[in-house]
Amino acid sequence: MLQEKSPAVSDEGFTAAKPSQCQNLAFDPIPQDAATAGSISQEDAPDQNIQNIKVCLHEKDLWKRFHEVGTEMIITKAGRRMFPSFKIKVSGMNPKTKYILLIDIVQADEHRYKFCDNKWMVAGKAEPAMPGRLYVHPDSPATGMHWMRQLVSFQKLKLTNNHLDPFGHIILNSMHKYQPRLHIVKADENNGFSSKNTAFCTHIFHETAFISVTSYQNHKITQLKIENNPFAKGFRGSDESDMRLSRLQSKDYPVISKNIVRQTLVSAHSQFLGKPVSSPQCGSQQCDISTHVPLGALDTHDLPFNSFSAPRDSNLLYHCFKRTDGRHLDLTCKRPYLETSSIIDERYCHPAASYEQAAQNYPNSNDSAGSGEACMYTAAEGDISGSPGAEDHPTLSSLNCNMWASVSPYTSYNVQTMETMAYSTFSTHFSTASVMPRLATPMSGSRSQADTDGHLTIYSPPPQSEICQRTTPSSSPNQSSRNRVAPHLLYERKPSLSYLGNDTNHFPVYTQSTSSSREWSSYPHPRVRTSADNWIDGYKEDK
DNA sequence: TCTCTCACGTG
DNA sequence: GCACGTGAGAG
Repeated sequence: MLQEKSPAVSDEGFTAAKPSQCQNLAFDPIPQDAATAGSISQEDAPDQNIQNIKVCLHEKDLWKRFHEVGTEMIITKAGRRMFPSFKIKVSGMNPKTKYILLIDIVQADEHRYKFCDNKWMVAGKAEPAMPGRLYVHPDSPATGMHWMRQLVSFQKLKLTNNHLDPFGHIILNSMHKYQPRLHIVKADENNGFSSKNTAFCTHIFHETAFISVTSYQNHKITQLKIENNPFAKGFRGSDESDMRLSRLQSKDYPVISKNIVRQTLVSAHSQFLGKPVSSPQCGSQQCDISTHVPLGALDTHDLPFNSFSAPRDSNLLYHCFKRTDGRHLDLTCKRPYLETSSIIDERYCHPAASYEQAAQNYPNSNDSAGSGEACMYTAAEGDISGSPGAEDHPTLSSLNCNMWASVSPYTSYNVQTMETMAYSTFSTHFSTASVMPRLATPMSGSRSQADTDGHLTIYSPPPQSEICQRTTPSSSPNQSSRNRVAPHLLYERKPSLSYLGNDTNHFPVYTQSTSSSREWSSYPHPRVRTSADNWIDGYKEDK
């Protein structure tokens, strides 16, 4: 279902393939017209190719406010929803074509972090990536018309730190930085995305990057969550009779006026930024496209700093929490994250890494699928399709949306091992190879576009056959309903230490080759610097 | 740093 | 009334 009606979301989004932006990129290994070259069916007019799909992040303003502070997401054993939740407005789809929308969350870098001295600092090397899981939107597959009709919400996506999570939640490591990615995949004739030449594109919104935590480290994040998350309303102060206020007062905790706190924060930020604090452009629940800055000027110094810029509710009180670790004591911002200079480029690399296949011993259960919970698949070693037991477990190549809902979670699929297969971060979930081998296998090349707002789009130029692909009779609404994928459908890939790293100037992309061999090449990738890159004071600098 | 329980709120 | 989501805070 498409949750929550969009309150007049602007149609202006971020284009996946704006030629003008394309030309701005430092690289372009693929001919400009590669994606649209060749014959194009009437169903897939040029402006309806997958690379022309526009995706607009909903509540971008809210995301930015978190981002500027340094977004933290709680992860729990039982699974915790993200807030802000990932919601998008899509346009540019072919109304009749079926698409699958899914999210994966990849490590943003190879670091482990700690919150020290009121700022995030690198604390060492990252743990091996958790078993990669995908969150497929429960409406998938659905027609472009369906997706474009209203907001697409991924709010039920849950994050967990339980390596043996049986619910299909996305598994993350605490104190690591992650980047959610949206993937839009054209469903094939079987409502899956495993067939040859499946077209897809990936959208990355840098403001959705976050550091996973088991408890909030930055009090500013806590306050932002309390102020904006309806479920946390119980923690909003209202008046002197506030229960928590009383509780705190009874414990001799100081109570500080929210306005005072805000003034302090604004003052601190203004001071460090050396520029006036501007009010938010609007209390926008809509797509925020007002912050475009020239490519190459994405340094956070140039981004509007609008968090804490204006009291939203002057009646509220901030509580000054007494914490033994001191995390909540310092209400002023000693040094704004925006000021920091560490740069984490959106250059993808993927060091070959093995990891413990923690999910090997998952209990076999149908509960998830049966109850509408997430469904996931574990990758195992072996051949993709010719394995014993293939009759029990549908082969990956035949895996499609029709089956997702009925396949038991933790079914062990035989896939090509990651150790023998290089793949890009971008294709982790695809390479997630385990479930979308065709997408991970050689394509005619992937391209990426970074718009002026740090929204990165990666897409696969659809091969000729894909461009000419036609929707089949099975794409009728009825069929679509019948083939509905299980809610929270998830896949699990054989994990790897994949991250949006900063160690290389190259962007691994699959190149065309034979259908059986996999290889990737590196291409220079534009440096895209966003405010998130500045959360962390340079490790080296602080050392 | 994490887990668990709690009170409070949403829907 | 109930299931569920939230951050707080003790341990």
